[in-house]
Amino acid sequence: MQIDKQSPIPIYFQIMEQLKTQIKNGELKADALLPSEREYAEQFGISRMTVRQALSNLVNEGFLYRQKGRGTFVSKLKMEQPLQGLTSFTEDMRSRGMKPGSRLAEYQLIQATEELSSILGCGYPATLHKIIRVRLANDIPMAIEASYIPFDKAGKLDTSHFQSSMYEHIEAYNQMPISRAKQELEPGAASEEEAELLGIQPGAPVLYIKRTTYLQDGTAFEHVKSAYRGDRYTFVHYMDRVK
Amino acid sequence: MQIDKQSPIPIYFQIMEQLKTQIKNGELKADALLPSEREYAEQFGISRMTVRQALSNLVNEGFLYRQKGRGTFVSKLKMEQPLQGLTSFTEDMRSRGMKPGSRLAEYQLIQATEELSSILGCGYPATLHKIIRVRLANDIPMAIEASYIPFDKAGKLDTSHFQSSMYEHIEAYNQMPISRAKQELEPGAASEEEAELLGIQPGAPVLYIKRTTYLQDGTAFEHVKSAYRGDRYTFVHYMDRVK
DNA sequence: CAGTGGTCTAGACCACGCG
DNA sequence: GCGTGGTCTAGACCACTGA
Repeated sequence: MQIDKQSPIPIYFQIMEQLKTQIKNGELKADALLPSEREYAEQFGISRMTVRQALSNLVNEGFLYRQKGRGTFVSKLKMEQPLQGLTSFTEDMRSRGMKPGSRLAEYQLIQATEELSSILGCGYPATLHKIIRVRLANDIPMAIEASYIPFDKAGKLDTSHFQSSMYEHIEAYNQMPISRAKQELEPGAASEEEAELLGIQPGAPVLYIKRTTYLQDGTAFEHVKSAYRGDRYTFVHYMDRVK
Repeated sequence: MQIDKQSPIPIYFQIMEQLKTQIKNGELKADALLPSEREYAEQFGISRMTVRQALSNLVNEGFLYRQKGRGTFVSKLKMEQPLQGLTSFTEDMRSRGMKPGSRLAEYQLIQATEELSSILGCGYPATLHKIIRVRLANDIPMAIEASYIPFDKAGKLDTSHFQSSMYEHIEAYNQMPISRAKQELEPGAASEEEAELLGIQPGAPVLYIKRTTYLQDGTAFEHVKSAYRGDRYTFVHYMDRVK
């Protein structure tokens, strides 16, 4: 393990990456005691505070844990990479080893309803993109998705945007990263129309998911209502204790 | 706003608490520009690094956001306090303004099945507590819950534990905080037995939730399988982008 | 240009765990 | 008593923003 002090990449970041790699490789085993912060500092010829910045971030991300007076240890992170954390449908399916796809069912510009403008915190009336897509996994319908995006958060959209990463476009357009989303999940039974689009029996279990996604300043930029088929989809996520 | 340098409470923590209060009160409005880190440091007569520790934590928790070269701002956290973050059924219901309750349906010590010992990462064979409860909200059945807890993570349990906070007991018994949980959610249709216990029609929508909860060192200490009635329960959560 | 956050230094004292 | 992480200091240079 070594660092490059001349590199433009911050030192604490170099340390984080190397430790993460060693943990995933198994070079650093669960419950292993790491060298102390002072040892790392001396070994790399850097300040202890810089070492702490690296280790603290890894503690926050769940790779390490600390015990006062004892030391810093490696967590058993049996649970596979929490690479979740606000993913798009595309990313979600890829992480499940499936080929994501999409079929545009409807696109138009609409005036926000009162409900939508309240959820999105945009003016009323406001113009929204309305995008309805059938989402595919390995070419089989997995979900129906209706997205509403304020025009002033995305600008003009065309079919090319619906294929590529919408989230990257949004981040670039607003010059601000996406920070978090609120989701509501509810079980239901497929309506005639949903059953038709999803290729399942009417009345079969479906999972309704409503999502509102926010930029770093707390502004909402999309609201999505979707229906996932229950026979093929399980929603998986991780939660942290307190804050 | 002021701090007490003599207090045993860390300075960065005092600053965090006061800023959070001001944000919740509305004294600090959304998008407001905070004083710079150097101003705070001078005002309080402390080091800039200490101010940074306070502000960085608040950024991680979503109260503030920073922009290079511009300053630190208050987030619009319209979405009510993400006081979720790994809650027990009891905490969950209280936050929804409902009176939580519980009816013990079954309790025994069992030998771990292969599936459970693999999920829990405990030896095989191992002794587990098996606890089945009907969970009530305002005295109406809301969910059926089957918990499996390794004996060596909880010691002996009796009915008093089933009433009070199990999580506090676990944290004390293991001398280590709970850190996170993995959950899997799936829609379904109520079986005859589930319908009976929940007081709904067979075939009505239910939400199946499987949870595995971990201590800070990454050890699993409980696995819970539950079935929530779909007509009264919506699962709400927040997700952060990347890591 | 001056001001901001991002990174980093080389120290310091404390409370805690353990032998 | 000694080593650990937790907190804190008083500086420093950088890249970035905006006037």
